[in-house]
Amino acid sequence: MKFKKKFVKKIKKTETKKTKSLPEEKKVKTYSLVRGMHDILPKEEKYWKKIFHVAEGLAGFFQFGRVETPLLEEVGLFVRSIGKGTDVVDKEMYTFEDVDGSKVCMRPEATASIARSYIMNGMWNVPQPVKLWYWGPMFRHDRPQAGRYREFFQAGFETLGNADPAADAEIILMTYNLYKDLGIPVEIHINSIGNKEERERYKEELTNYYRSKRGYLCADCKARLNRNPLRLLDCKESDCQPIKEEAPKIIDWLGAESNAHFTKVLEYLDELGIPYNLRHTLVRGLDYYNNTVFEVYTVAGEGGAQSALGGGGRYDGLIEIMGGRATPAVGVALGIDRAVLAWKQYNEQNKLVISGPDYDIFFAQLGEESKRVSLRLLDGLRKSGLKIGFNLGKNSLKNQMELANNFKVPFVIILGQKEVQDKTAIVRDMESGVQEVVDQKKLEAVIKKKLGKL
RNA sequence: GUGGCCAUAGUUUAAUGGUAGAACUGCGGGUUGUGGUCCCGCUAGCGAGGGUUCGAUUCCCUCUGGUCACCCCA
Repeated sequence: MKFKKKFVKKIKKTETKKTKSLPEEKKVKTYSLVRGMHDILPKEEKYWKKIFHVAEGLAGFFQFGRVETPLLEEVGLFVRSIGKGTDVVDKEMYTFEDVDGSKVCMRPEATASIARSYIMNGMWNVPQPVKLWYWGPMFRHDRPQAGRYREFFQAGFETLGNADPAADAEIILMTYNLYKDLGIPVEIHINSIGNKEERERYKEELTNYYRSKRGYLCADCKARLNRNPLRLLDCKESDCQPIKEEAPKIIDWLGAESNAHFTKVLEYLDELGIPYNLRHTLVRGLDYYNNTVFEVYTVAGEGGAQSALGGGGRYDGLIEIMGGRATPAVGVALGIDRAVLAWKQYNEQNKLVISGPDYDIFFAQLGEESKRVSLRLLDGLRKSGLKIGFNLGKNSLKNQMELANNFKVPFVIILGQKEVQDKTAIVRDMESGVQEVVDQKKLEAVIKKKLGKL
C-alpha cells in the first residue's frame, strides 16, 4: 500500500514535469470512472472481509456449497427467468454482441445462473435439496446513487429441491443472522404472493378496485394500472395512500395451500424469535417469485431509498420454466455494497470502531548491513502468526519509530549494525520505553510472551 | 430513463472577471541508533470542451461525474 502510493506519486510527478517543460505539449489525459463503477480501496477492505467471512461461516454451518457462475451469460437466460416487462431486463441489462455475433450480457443477478447451472449439471441427481451460495459482482445499467452502482456485489443463498416452509425459514434465518452478526440493525418485511393463478385473480381484483378510483390517482399510478398493477402498492404519493390502505390485500386471495405454507413460515420465524413486519404491499419485481417474498431493510442511517439491503423468496416455477424438472426453490440475494454502507453509517452514528491496532509489532531496521538481513528475519517470522509492520524503504530510525507510533503497536523490534553482529535484536516496549536485548532465535517466543500470545 | 442540487490539492475547504490561500494527510528536515508534542520546508488543485470578454476558476451552454427524489431494485 505504502509502496503503491509512492509509485503512483512518482509517475504523476514525472508526467507533470514533462508537460511543464514542454509548454505547447497537450495535457496528459486523466481518466475518470465509467459511470456507476467504483473502486473498493484497502481502507474499505476490513468491512468487505468481515462480511464475506460471516457469509462464508453461515454457508458452512447450513451446508451451502459455493458456486461461481460466469459474469457473461446468454441474454435469453435472464429474459426467460426474470421476465420481459421487468425493468431489470428491459432497461438495465448490459447486453452486447460477442465477437462471434451471439448476444450475451453481463449478469444482472445470479439466481437465473444458479438455476441454469442446476439443470446443466444434472444436480437433481444428487441428494436433495441442493444448497448453493455465491458472492460476486452483478451489473445493472441503472441511474447511480449512493449505495446503488452499476457494478455491485451480491451474495446469495439458494436452496433447490425443498418445498418445505422450513427451507424458507432457514433462508430468512441466515439473512437475519448475517446482519445480526455484523451488528447492523435490520428488519425483515415479509409477504406471500401465492401461486400464479391466485396472483392473476388478485391482479384482476386490484385492477378493478383501482379503476373505480381512477380519477383520484397520481399520474404514475395511472400508468402502473395498465403496465404493472402490482406496483400500485409501492406508490409513495401521499394522495394515493388512502386508496392504497383500502386496496384488496393479496393475502386474502390465497388458496388453502398457499395460506398453509405462509402460516408455517411465520410460525418458524416466531419460534426463531426473528422479528418481522407483515407487509401486504410487498411484491417483488422479478417474475419468478411465488408464495413467500421478503426484503431486509436497515434501520440505521437516514433511511433513504437505498435502505433495502437484500431480498428474496420462493421461486418454485423457475427451474421448470428454464427447461428442467419441476423443482421447488427458495433463495435470497444480499447487496454487499449496501451492507457496507449501512454498517459504516451505523458505526459512525454510534461512534464504533471496528478495528484494533493494524499490527502486533513493528520491525525497524537501521543501516545497510541490517537492512540486508531484515527481509530474511521477517520471513523467518512469517509463520509465527504475528502481524508485523515494517517499511524497508525508510532508512532513519526516527521515521520508523514514527510509523510504529502511528500503527499504535505495543512493541518494536529494532535491528541495528550492532545487533546484526551479535545476532540479537532490541525489543522496545512503546508504552514504558523499556528496551531489552534478545537473542534472534528467541525473538518469536519473547514477543509472543509479551503479547500474551503464548 | 425523468427531474432538482453540486463539482477548487489525496481529504475538508477559502477567496476572486486579471490563473488561487488554508487545514489535515503525504514526503523531507530540526546534525545521520529511537516515537507520541512542537517548529520549518517540499509536493499537490480550479472535472472536460465550447461561448461571452482585452482577459474566465469565477458568467452562459454542452458534456462528464457525483448526489437526491422518481422509476426500479441490491
